[in-house]
Parts: sequence; C-alpha cells; structure tokens
Amino acid sequence: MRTQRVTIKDVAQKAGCGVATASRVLNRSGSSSPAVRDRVERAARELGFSFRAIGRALQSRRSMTIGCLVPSLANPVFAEAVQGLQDALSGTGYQLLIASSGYDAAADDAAIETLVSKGIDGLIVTMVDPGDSPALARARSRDIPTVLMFHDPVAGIPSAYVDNAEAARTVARECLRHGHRRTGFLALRFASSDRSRNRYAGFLAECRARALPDPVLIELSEAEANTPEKLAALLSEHSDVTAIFASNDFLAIAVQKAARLLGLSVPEHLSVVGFDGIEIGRLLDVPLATVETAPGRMGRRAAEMLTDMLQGRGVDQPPSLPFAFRSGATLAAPCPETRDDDQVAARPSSVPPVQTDPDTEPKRG
Amino acid sequence: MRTQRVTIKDVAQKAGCGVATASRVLNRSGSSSPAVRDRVERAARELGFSFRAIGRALQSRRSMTIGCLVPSLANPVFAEAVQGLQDALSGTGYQLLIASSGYDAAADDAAIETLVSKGIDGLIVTMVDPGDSPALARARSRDIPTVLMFHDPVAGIPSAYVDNAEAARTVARECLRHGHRRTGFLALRFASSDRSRNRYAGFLAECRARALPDPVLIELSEAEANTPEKLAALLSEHSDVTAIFASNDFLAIAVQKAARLLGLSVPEHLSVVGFDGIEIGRLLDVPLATVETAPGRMGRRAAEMLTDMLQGRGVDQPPSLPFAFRSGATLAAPCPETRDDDQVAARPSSVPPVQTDPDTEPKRG
DNA sequence: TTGTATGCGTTATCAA
DNA sequence: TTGATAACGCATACAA
Repeated sequence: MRTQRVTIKDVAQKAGCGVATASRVLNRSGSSSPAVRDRVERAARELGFSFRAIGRALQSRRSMTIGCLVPSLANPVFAEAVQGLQDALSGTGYQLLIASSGYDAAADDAAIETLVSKGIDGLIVTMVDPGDSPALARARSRDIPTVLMFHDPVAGIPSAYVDNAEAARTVARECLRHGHRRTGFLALRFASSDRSRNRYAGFLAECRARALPDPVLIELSEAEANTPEKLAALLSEHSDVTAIFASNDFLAIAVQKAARLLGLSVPEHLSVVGFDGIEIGRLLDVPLATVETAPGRMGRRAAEMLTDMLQGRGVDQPPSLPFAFRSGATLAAPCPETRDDDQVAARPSSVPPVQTDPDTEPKRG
Repeated sequence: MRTQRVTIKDVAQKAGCGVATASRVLNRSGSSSPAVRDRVERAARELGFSFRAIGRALQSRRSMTIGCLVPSLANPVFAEAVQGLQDALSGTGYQLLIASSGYDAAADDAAIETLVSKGIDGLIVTMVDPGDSPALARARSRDIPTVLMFHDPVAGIPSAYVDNAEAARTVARECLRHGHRRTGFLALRFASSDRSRNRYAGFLAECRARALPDPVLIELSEAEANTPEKLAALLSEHSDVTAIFASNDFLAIAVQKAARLLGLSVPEHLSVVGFDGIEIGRLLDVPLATVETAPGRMGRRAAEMLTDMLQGRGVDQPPSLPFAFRSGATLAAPCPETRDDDQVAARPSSVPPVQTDPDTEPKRG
C-alpha cells in the first residue's frame, strides 16, 4: 500500500517531455513553450508532485537548513530566542534543525558535529565555550557561516548579544542607589556560562569602583536551584546580604520563594534583581526587577546576521543589543534592622538611574 | 580558500581501494581484511573525513530527521514539550527539524508541507485542527508516521496527551468543593485550540452535572492577554464570578496581575486556577493552583511512540497521560461579601478531591 | 525550446 | 574479501 513517491521523472514522463524541461517549468527557470508548460504543470498537479529537498540539496550543495544549538529549551530565555529565530527565518525558505546540550560542553561538540554532518548551511549557537570548541572551529574552517547568541563576541565570531558586563554594572548601580552595600550574586552553572561570569565581573567591577565590599558569589547546584528548601538554606548562610542579583529571571523567582520560606519578605528584608526579562516576569503580581534583554529580539537579530552571511554579504560584529533596567517591586531600600548584619545601610547616593531604550538604536558595548 | 569537502571517494582513493570497500570499513558493515581496514581508517582520519547525511538520506530514503510543529516556543508549555522530545531523541540518531505556526491553521499546513518536502521520517505535531488539515492527511497518506502532542486523539492519529475534559472536570470539582458557584473560563484563541475547547467542555459538563450555573466563557484577544489593564477591564465585566479557570498557566498568572489592578486580592476576592503546570508556576511565591500535566513528559512520550512506529512496531493509542490537580494559594473559599454578586456561596459540599498520581500508571481517559 | 547525460555522496548489488 | 556500478531526486551544461 506504500505509495511510491512521485519524482520529477514521473512528471516528465506523464507530460511527455524530458526531466530537464519539467524541472525548468516547475522552477520557472530557463524558457519553455506554453504548450509544454501547460502539460507539465497539469501532470505535476495530477500526480500531486512536490520537490524533495534532498535531491536539491545534494545537487545544489545547499540544504536550506540552519543548525541551532542552545543549552535547553526548558529555560524560557532560550525558547524565546529560538522562537525569534523562527520568526525571522519564516519566509526565507530556511528551516531550523535544532539541538540542545543540557549545558554540557562535550554535548555541545557532539551536537555541532551532527548538525554539520546533516549539511546545514549555517549555524547559530549558544554553548558552554565557543572559544574552545573543536567542533565549532572545524565548522568555521569549513566556511560554514556561524553566529553566536547571548555570548559576548568571542574568537572573531559575530554575535547577537547584550553587553553582559555593562548590564550588570547597571544592576549594581541600581542596588547601590537604593542603599544596598552587601550584595550577593547568584548563579547556576557558573563554570559553564560565560554569560554568568561576565555578569558577575561587571557587577563586581562596579562595586569595587564605588569602594563597596565585593559581592558574595553564590554558586548553586541544579538541585539547589530547583528545591526552594535547599536554596533557602544556602541563602541563610549569607544573612548579611540585603540584595541578591540573580544571574537569570528563573533563579530570581526561585530566590523569592526561598526567601518566603525563611520568613523574609521581598523587598523589605531582601531585594532581588533578575536578568533576561522573560515574558512571564512582567506578569507576576510582584513585578520582578530585572534587566530586560528581549531574548526574542536577540534571536531575530542572530537570524538576520546569518541570512546576510548566507547571501554572501559580509557581516562584521554589530554593536551589542540594547538592554533596559526594569525597576520592579522586588528592589527597594534595605531595612537594616531586619537582617542580622552589623552595618548601617547607606541612604541612596545620588547615582542617576542608567537606562538604555530597547526601541532606539543599540548602545555600544 | 574554500575547502572542498572530502568524500568517501577521496578516502578510497587515498587508501587505494574502491569506495564500496571504504564504505564497508567505515560503517563496519560487510567484511574486510585487516590490512585494507587499516589503510581506510587511517586515510579517513588523516583527511578528516565524515559522512554527509544527505548522501545517506538519498540512498537509504531515510533522513534520520523528525519534523516537529508547535504553535509557538514562546509558550513554555510547548518549549518544555520540545525539550522533552530532544531528551527522548538524544542518542537515537534522530534530529529535530522544527517549525512553529503562530496558532494559525494555514501556517500549520504550510509548515507540514515544508517539513515533508525536507524528507522527514516522522512527524510530531500540535496544531490548530489535526482533524482537518489537508497537509497532515497527505503526510499520513504517504505513510509518514505521525503522532500528536497535547491533542485528545483525533482521526485515528495516536497522541501523547492528558484527558483535557477530565482534567477540567477535576478543576470544576475543586472549585465547587471550595464553595464557588459562579465560575468563569478564560481562554485565548478558543477557536483555534481544541485543548481549550475540550477543557471548557469538561468544566461545563461538571458544573451542569451538579446543577450549577454554566461557567462564563471569557475569550481574550492576544492584546487583552498581554495587557493587564485590558484584561482587568474584561474581568470587571464579570464581577459575580468568584473563581476563574484559566486555560493555561500563562493566562492564570496574567489574571492575577489584572485582579491586583482591580484591587481584588487572590484568593480572597477571586480564586484562580491554571492549566499545564509549567516549571515556573511552582516557584511563584504565591503558588499557582493548577493542573499539572508535565509537558516535558508529554514530549518524551510522543518521541517514544514515534520511534516505536519508526522501527516498524505498531503503536496504538496508549491511555492518556496522568495529570494531578495541584492545590495552591490561588484557590480558596470565596468571600461572598467582597464581590457584588447576590448569591450566597455554598459551603463546601462533601466532594472528595480527585487526584491522579503522575508517577503511577496513567489513567484512562 | 527541448532532451540527454552527468554529477552531487552514499550504500547495495553482484560479479570477480 | 573486493570493486565497479547502479540507483536515490534533482539541476544544469551541453547538444540538438
């Protein structure tokens, strides 16, 4: 019962012409007489013919497929970015072949290897270490156009990104402006995320620039991030901290849950700031203070850069995408007496809020 | 400077043997002498050879690629499900070619058409109307193994799903148990989602079975869903409603925001129940009452069903996946005096809570 | 304008 | 054990 798929050869036969003619008609390439043209089109219609991309790919050496690698689609940041890719790619004829690594460097390499073997025309990746990936290097040495997402530019590979360090400095300023002095930086998989590291670096730099104590770096295991009780325990070890900068919104939300478990209210006892600006964050009844980075927009930008490269247009690193600090109910002045620290919270110093507008032109990193 | 890609022919040449031999060695198929074997492997290594999937696909008529269509990755439910697919597919050799429709039926068909033309070996879809899609029908008539996600089974296509109607009945019982009588059902794209419709149907049926007033059906536009103010306005038109059942968690969270805008507190003035059980819902400091459906698990199930079919094993519709009503702080007894309705809220009738355990065997729909 | 033949990269067949 | 060859589906150079 298996319907033998109809090929262009069948169409040609039915139309009583050669395959080349059929190909020309169906592709509107070359020239053809109205008569043959008609017969071919009717034959194709009647046979329910459609081109198979494999044949084309083999012959044209272009698969019209783009490979995409992200750590995980379970994190809304990446999911939104991939949807951004889809949006930008729709109508271009390119399809997305997707892979996820689970934040694992070895898996990154294996995935890229596989994607390349599949004959992708281009590559869009977010990975553990783009600067040290044999597979990525090999892909690039094979002239496969590649762009990064989320990463600050690395190894000369163009990237669609926000300036993580600069954004983190903004968060620091906002915390200080509200009078926080003892801050904490919370991160999952610090070792396997240059984004987290760069954010910490910026946060740290700004604190030092203002002669404030270094923020406490709190690294979490996967288990701690997903279990509010464990997170709470971890949090209680740093009772002098009045503001937590979480490396992403997901974590920031988890921190609030943990704080509640400890009987701390946000922001009275503990301020929380996130990073990313995922959609859901703005719908929370206590809006999350965070850095809006518009992940979907990052995806669109990445796709545009890649399609430019695919069309032979040279692409050099564009400026970083804009971000905007979004104030929210989770960030306020600390109440010194409520946590057991021994320092006096400073009143807001007169640091003006730094904001960049996501709708105007990007700022330079 | 473009590196001409190395093919098996190059390897054969360098090893001084025929391509067939090289193929056999490299695939460990057929037999070969240790000597040749050695030469081939060394040649392959030195040339940096790797198979190109396109050639294989053409000859074997299998692309080792699975097509996946979902409405949007911006909704965490679908993103988590797709990640579930990835997890289940990793190691099987299958890759995921992905498409999204933006909840548009025409886009659904176009996407399936494209995926099929790409030579996918199987299809996993969530779409507007699987029962009325010419493209899907065509794919199936071409014997492309297909499974649905999220949909109650339709047109004889096996599905990985939860029993939407039954789950909704559970929600109704829970609402009634807490004493709610006037309820509302909130849905986005009601017309283009059989999931929403089935949930409403179950909710309605249970209300009627208990001789309660029909729940108010509140349909939202995209704009209303994303703008808390508009949602609030809509909500205020139904001030007699004491409990809202939102068709998904995303909406449920938005409703809370809107309620806050109206000066209504949740759950004192308005109870809210969601659907899906997305990861982030459980981290909220006011945990969302919802139906946990484990989207990731649905994805894994779908992938397993498909790989079974791909291996020629017949797959008939398995029972629906289990769901669990998760109680949360957003559902409580109504306070009759706080909203302007004229009816007296009933005390909880003695309806036992209905729960199914996601870790035990699935329940039958 | 049309058709034939070739090649894209791989595997399977089959004869040596 | 080996290797030449024929597909697979398509586009294109070239000849007619």
